[in-house]
Amino acid sequence: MRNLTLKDIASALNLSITTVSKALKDYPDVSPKTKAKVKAYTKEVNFTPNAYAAYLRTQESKIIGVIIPRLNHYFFSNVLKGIMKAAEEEGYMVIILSSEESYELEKKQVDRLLKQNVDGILLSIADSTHDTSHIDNILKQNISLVLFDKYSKLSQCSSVIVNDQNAAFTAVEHLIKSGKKNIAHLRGPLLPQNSIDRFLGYRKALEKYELPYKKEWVFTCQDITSDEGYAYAKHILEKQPEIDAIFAVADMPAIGAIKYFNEQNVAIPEQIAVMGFSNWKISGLITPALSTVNQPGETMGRKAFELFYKELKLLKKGKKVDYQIVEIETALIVRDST
Amino acid sequence: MRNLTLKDIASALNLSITTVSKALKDYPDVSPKTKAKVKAYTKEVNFTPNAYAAYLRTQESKIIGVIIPRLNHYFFSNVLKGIMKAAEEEGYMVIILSSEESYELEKKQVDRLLKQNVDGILLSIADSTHDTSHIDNILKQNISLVLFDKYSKLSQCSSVIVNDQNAAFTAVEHLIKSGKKNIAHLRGPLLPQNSIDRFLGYRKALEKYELPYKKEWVFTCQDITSDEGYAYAKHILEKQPEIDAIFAVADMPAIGAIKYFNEQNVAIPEQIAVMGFSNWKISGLITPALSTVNQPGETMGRKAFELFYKELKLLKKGKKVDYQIVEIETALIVRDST
DNA sequence: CTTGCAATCGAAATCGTTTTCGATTTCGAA
DNA sequence: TTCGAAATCGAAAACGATTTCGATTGCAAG
Repeated sequence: MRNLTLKDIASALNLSITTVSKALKDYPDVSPKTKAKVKAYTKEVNFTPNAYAAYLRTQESKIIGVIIPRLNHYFFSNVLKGIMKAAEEEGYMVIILSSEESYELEKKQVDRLLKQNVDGILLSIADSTHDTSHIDNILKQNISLVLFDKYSKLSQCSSVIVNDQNAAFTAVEHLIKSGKKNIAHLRGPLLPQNSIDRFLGYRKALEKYELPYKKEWVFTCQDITSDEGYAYAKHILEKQPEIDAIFAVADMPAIGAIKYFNEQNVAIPEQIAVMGFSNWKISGLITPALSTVNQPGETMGRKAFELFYKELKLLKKGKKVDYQIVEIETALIVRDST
Repeated sequence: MRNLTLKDIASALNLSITTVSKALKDYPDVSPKTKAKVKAYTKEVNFTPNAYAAYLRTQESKIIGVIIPRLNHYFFSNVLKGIMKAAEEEGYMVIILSSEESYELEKKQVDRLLKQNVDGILLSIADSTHDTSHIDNILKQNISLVLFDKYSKLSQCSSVIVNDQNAAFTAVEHLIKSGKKNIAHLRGPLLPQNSIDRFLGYRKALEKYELPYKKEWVFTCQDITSDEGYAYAKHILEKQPEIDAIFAVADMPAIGAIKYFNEQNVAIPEQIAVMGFSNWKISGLITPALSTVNQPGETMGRKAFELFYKELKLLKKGKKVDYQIVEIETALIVRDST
């Protein structure tokens, strides 16, 4: 059972291939009558033009590529949801690839997408990515590119981000206002912009409220896992008991810390408060429920697709596209851990 | 900057398009010398044949479609990971679509994939899917189809599943052996096979150990959320305090129940034990850590792709493919909630 | 009854591969 | 030297759409 083609439709209706094609695309030089006839028939037999053949002429694949650093990650799953919903509305398919936080793999995945001739690429940079030449290559090929969440200040392209510095500032400020004075920070790896920004927000809050910044109160989570949070919590309780609050770069380390404190019957937030970042589903379900910063993934995903789509339309018209950076609002979510 | 084509390569090397194409595909009728020359050059300029043009001749898109019921779902994310890794190894791209547990949307997504001319479809059926004619349509088009996790006993196609009934039996048996006698079940919706099977496993365990089965101890989670678990826990504590253990169809309701019991200072597992199903990441991080059944998503995903790939190769050779059902091993994971 | 113009339609080229099949070359054997 | 088989190569026809541009038709105005 072969798929129908324009030829089949044409001969069934005693028309030429050309006319059928034009009727379906609402060309002005085909009469309303035949248009109606063609449309009725194609709907009846559930025909749509072959996407690959169409690509060959139009050079439009109606497919976009998305590269995320991790697959089973609540936040990125939400971003994907936003992207895919928006893409579906415009008739786009999306191919998802994962860089597994690896710079090498990220380069390879970009290459795969370019070879697939996707119409655009949405990308969230891996933690280990230290140069952006592969990203600039995308732009050179005149393919529209949108970065989301983990972006690069160096690349001349559109991005959808949150204001990590402000969000972190607000989170730490909340800890300070609730009376905490010795606030530790479980930070992320050194390269990614948002891990840097959250750290800077932490420092700014300390500065503003004239609290001391101590290097030994900052711990680096290389992989941003609950295990790291658990281990640092143990270290803090045993070696640095003066610490009375923790601001974690993400929910996972915060949850790991809480798990350890629960095991040791440490009172949260009385003895030590814990603040996360991202508002994963799970953070509201643990005991005590985790205070955190809401990072609206689905909105970010939708916005990222919309930026791509806008750029594509400009590109098609041959107009100059200038990139923009969209900031999505975050919100402090206070629960029981602070 | 246009992409390179066979024509460009051919004229650069003073060969015909044909020869270049054949050299790249290791046809026997091109000399080793020219093969080497072509391969060296194409590697140098990083050329690969245009995928869409190739499709037009070969009718192979090297793309598969995956439909899952939910996007931000730990288990399905893991399955996706397995699928995508395996696909990448064979040079396949994967297009992911979500049915959002809706029968109508599932039908539509199947249609989209067929229109995209994917080489195969991997599908996990939505909870609300009550008939499988859209699935049988896939098979009629001679496209290989593999169901995973949520499958249908009616469809004549390959599937990758776990033995839900046995797994549930083992889980409930463990509750019984730890001394619990009044075991409630938070079951899933009525249609999906695995929700049925887990319920049957629950009943079988009760039967074997001669414990009473009571209809009023079975609660249906329509959406399998933590909220439902929370609400049923409240109901149980207030109205049916004789219940001393809960076996939930999935981790989420179990976690919701634990959250409520924690708030009410109910002793887990002494006063009431809680058992989940699936072994989501989070289940090991809450307090008390949740006992559950491990359901290896990544393995299932990889296996599903491998089944598809095997079928595809048979189809290409024109051989008859007969479908098979692969069962993946589960494991009981005992933590602190039982 | 022309003529001109607008309204419709179609032939054919094109996109970049793959693959069949025929053409050419090579080369050893007679 | 000649012949034929084996080894290499290329021309050309698909694949299924899109789109340019030329052909046809209908119709109103002169």
